[in-house]
Amino acid sequence: MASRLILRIQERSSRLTSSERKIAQVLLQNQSLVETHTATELAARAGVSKATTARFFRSLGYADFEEVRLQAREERNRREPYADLESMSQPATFGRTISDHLELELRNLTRTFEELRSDLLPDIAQILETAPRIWLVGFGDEQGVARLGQLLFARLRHGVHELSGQGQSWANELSMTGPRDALILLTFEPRPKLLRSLLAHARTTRMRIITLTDHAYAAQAERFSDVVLPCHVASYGTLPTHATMLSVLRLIAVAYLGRNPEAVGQRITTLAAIDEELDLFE
Amino acid sequence: MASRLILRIQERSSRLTSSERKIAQVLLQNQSLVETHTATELAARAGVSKATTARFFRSLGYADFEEVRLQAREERNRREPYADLESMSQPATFGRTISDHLELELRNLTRTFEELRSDLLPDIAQILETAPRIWLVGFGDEQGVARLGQLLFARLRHGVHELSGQGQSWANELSMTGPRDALILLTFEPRPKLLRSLLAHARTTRMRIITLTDHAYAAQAERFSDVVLPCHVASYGTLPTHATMLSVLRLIAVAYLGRNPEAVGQRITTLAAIDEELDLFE
DNA sequence: ACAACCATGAAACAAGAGTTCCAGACGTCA
DNA sequence: TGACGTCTGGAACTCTTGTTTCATGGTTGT
Repeated sequence: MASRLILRIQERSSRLTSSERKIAQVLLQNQSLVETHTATELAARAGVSKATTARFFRSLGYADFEEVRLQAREERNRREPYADLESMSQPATFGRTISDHLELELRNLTRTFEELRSDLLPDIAQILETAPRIWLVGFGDEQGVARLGQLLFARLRHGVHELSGQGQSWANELSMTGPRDALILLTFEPRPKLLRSLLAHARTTRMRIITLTDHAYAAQAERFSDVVLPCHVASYGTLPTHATMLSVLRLIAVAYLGRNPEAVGQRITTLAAIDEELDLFE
Repeated sequence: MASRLILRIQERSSRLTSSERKIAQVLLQNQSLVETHTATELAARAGVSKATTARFFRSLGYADFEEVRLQAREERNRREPYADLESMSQPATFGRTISDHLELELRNLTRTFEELRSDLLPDIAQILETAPRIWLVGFGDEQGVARLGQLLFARLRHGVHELSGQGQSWANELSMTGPRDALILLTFEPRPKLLRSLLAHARTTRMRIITLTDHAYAAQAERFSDVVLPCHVASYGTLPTHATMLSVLRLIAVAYLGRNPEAVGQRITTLAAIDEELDLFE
């Protein structure tokens, strides 16, 4: 870190007095110490007096301790970016169910986004930007999507919560909501009765409501929502598909990101730093 | 860096005054500044008075500027000496528009399913049919997908659980697993260290492991998995996309459904009856 | 339009940093 | 032993830092 300083110390290492050697040892042991700590603190660490420390740096040729610190800082100001790549592989065989399934998903996605009013995205981004908090709520399968959405949006900004009614104590969570908060409602059929009261509460709290739902419910949703994003969810019968809803959710996130690239970038690197600090990942 | 400080700033970023914003900008731009520079210098860089700077830090909840610096230092000492690259590697391109996003999702889906070995589906269905229990596990964002998968597969058969390590008591959940149980592992980067031990446990328990992951990890996953389904997850940089993984999950469900139509149909009507009895839905 | 409030910088102030001075400790050499 | 030189820490001192006070200008709300 402070290479020049280190070099100077090594250069004189044979001629150092015992106290000076103590100081040198502290510095060599942790080379960035000189950037972050005061001379007084260094003295304390080395177990010598401030006076000796001052003399030490002067004897190395610096006019000042200030000069030492400035030099160290200057050295630090060097960086370099880096890039990454993407991979490819080979195609393989088809299967009846696979192509059916794929076709279904593709059609749902395509229709959904084709019909999506792109002018809504800025509005949504605006709501999400100005919201003190963001709440995601979903019932049944959509609760899973809500969870995923919470994780996704938490990357973008602080104050993103899942409204899950943990332990049936909705009141507990609802008490934390406030005006201008954004409520992202994810709902397909069937809908619990609870939803009505929940929405009534949200309205009186003056939350902004963004609803992702199927076309059948869209008209109804318009009545209580600030924005409605209808999703195509055709699904040959029994098993619902949530890929489209999830994708719409991501689109919103991307729109938000597009409008706040620097802030989000900051947040993401910060979160990464914390992860690293916690050392949970490989 | 000074993650905690940065987080606090971001948290309050919407409520900052103009001068405070200047200071915030300086700090966000170079996150290590606070370790190496004095508050006076920061004030000068931001073009505001020392007084405002002092107030700024206090308003963030710190008692002192000293406290700020100490915290930053402490964080630094926790971290690897090399970790302070702190590169401001801003993502160059975003999928900003709807069509970009759609194209991305379509391509991911298409490639994934084109490359999918359709002969694996019967194997998977077989595993799921014969498994005493089915466990889904995912970390980070994938935990949300796991949740969704649990809800999805619970429609198909009994004994579908999410392995979530609720309250850190993995042992509690793992104690319920047994031989021939199916473990559906959902994993993109980054992967927690815990995963290794978890897999080791699963192996010795003789669970069947079905892994949904990205291509980079697929080869590695082959070593411990009975089946690996690689997903394309290209995502212009910052925000991951889980639509594809979710879709693959649904495909598995569909495959299962295709082989056991009557049993599943039976189950679904039963569940509907229970819902009706509980009278939770509209 | 007025009052109340807030944000802000200049200046006064207190605290702490770094330097210098000085006296004592230690070792060396005659 | 005594004289000398060097190394060292304590204390005085100076300079800088960070905080607080106060006056000013701008905004909000009624």
